[in-house]
Amino acid sequence: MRYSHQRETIKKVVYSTDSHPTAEWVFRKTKNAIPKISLGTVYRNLKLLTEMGQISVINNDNIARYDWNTNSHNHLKCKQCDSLIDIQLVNDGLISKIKKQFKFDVDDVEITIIGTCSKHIK
Amino acid sequence: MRYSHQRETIKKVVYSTDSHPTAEWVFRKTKNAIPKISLGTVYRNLKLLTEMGQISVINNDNIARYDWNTNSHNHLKCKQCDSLIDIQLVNDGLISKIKKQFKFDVDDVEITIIGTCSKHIK
DNA sequence: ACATTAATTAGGAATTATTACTAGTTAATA
DNA sequence: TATTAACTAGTAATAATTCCTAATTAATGT
Repeated sequence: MRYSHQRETIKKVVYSTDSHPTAEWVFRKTKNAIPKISLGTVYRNLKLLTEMGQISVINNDNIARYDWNTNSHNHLKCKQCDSLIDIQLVNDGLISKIKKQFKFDVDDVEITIIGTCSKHIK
Repeated sequence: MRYSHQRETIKKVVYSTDSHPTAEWVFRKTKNAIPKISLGTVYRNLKLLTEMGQISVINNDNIARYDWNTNSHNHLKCKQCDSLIDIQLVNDGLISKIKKQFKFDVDDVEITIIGTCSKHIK
């Protein structure tokens, strides 16, 4: 894998936020540094960075969102403001329980809690 | 809401399988009964049936899959054969724990366990 | 430093899943 | 049975993403 200025910049943009940005958002931000960058380049590099394990992707409701946090973790998703908040729910106990109970070899546990975040509860 | 032969047939098709079919699959199956049905009709009615709570939709990796089971439940997703298997993991304890711990008003808990199902483990 | 070359890019076309539009059809009702 | 509002088929449009290609660029050897 050859060095590329575009890819490094895209990676920095993803690492710059906790907001779990979309490809479109990363594209707009990266444009500030590299005005001529194309959307295809952003998509290709987000995919490459994901494959290299340098970022992760959350594929929830038909739109990919990217995350610098590659440790397995879970999300609270607020219906009101569409924000994603990182949480940690899964432990080894759950995984080994699933392995035993369903004879299923677990790679990852994706949990998204959908509801209303504290901002909107009075 | 007026009766429609198309909608009833689509509903029966979804209820006929545990395979969590895609819109495309439902379209092909429904065509056997109603050859002139259009894909748009299938999409519109799958959406209506979902809104009426008669079926549910699983929005995992950028392709919607439908389910006659409208009770809250979770899935094992096999990487090898792309099958989805229903399981029950969430209990009221988890939901109230999340409510307290994160001050988050929970509507639904989406859990997908990704891995390899028993068919492929020797 | 310069030439070579294979990876990478920009820009646009193509693809895929899904939704929107419209003229014609049909279920419900009076 | 006539009326009418909901529904459908067929097609166009949209949105997210991937693919394609000629031009550019990072790495390597000379």
